[in-house]
Amino acid sequence: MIKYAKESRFIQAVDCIVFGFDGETLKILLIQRGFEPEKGKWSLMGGFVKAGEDFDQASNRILKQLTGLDGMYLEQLNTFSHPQRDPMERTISTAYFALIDINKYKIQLSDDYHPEWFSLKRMPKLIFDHQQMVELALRRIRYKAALHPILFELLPNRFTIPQLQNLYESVYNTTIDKRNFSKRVLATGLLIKQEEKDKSGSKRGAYYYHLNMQKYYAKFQAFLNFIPNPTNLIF
Amino acid sequence: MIKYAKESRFIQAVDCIVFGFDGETLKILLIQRGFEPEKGKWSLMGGFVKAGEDFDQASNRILKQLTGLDGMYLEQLNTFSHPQRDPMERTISTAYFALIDINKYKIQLSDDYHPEWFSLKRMPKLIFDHQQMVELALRRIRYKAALHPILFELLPNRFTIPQLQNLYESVYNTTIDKRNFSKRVLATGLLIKQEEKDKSGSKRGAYYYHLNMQKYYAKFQAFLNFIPNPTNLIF
DNA sequence: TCAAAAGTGTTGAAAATACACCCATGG
DNA sequence: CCATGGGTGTATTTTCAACACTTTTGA
Repeated sequence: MIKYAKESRFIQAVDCIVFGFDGETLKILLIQRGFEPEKGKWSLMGGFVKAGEDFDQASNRILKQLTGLDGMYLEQLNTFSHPQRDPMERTISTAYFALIDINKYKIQLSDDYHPEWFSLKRMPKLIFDHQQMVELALRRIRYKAALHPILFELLPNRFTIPQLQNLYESVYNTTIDKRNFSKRVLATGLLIKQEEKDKSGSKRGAYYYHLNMQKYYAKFQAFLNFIPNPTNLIF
Repeated sequence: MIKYAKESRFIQAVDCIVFGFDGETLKILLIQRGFEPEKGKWSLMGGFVKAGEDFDQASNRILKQLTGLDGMYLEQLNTFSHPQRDPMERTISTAYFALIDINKYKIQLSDDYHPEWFSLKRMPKLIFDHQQMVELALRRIRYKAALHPILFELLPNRFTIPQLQNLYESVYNTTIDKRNFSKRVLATGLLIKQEEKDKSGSKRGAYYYHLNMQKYYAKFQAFLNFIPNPTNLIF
């Protein structure tokens, strides 16, 4: 077979920013890199792309391997191509961000590299340009979540409105009036009220809701104003 | 130097969707591919990434080479990685979209491959997955332009409000009430009225405006509602 | 003088915001 | 019985959408 004989060839990696929410703050999952260079340093979840797979497959494979989870929300973010971003050998990295229900995640017994959740404010230094990737992912998630209901991906199947509000407040590092917030989210028609209450957060208890999946898919692409004054969001 | 000896290596291309506006419809610039496979078929402007350059440099280099233009608006769109997207040899392609003032573009005398502008409705079949790239670029440009003033990149330094409205109407394939449109754009404070009029479009003539560049940069990231009912836009 | 495009204001509806009180209950 | 967090309604402001007539001037 004839090939593009003269062209350069590059190693291709994918790196995933995995977000989770513990009820208090937004967190990301990091691992200690298992090989040189920078072995033992904190890193995003990543790996090399293999010959026969596309990048979506590669990122799913790597996430499955490192978190044990399948089918999470996963979206391509950006491709980072600085020639010296990896000092060992030029490596192109395509970053993805993932949103998971932190409760579904269990430490994989087989993991040698000790993945850990870090809240964004107390993150260790990351290798290479991974810090940049995290910052871009954060901006993207803020941008997108202001207009589309992606943050539900971070919550368990049933959740309360105060939990949801905590999530939005911690993603945008702001506070929202609870009356206006609940009006806003209920107006979308995306939520179905359950009979049961979550009594863990208060004596009175807060009603559980779950997503109306049909409306969720139908409305996903519509612009929803989830955030008051969505200004200064950077794409 | 030690390297990642066992990993696969891939050819990396960049492909650029170049948008222009001729006053009537939104157009994209295509070339006839100069080498096998698919030699002579219509293609996006693309090329292979070289060993020492990052992708922004590569796309700028390729656009300079094919259009003669420097410093145009250029934004990374997505990386396409299907293993068989190029039948010759697996090639990863990172797509960029570019917005240029169509008047600044002159056919490069040195071009062997006859770039041509095509309106979106009368586009030829494109090679590989380039059609998909164009569709994604269109969705992205619609999404972004609904919230940020990127479409000014498609206009000459001075332009009239009817021209601007035509541009928005053709990007969104819709019509907008001209009273509401001019209120909307003037309310941004982004436009400075000139004394002179453009008499080419009408007997009465329409005032020229130009961008207040300071406000343009300051407000670029703010959410501006340029489009009524920005619903069904897909990111 | 008239056809063709440019320019401009008002009004009603809808959406967003600000804001305060009562409820339920476990300790 | 009271402290804590949950739940709800209203009045005001702001924004958006609908809509029609006058101006200019080259042909």
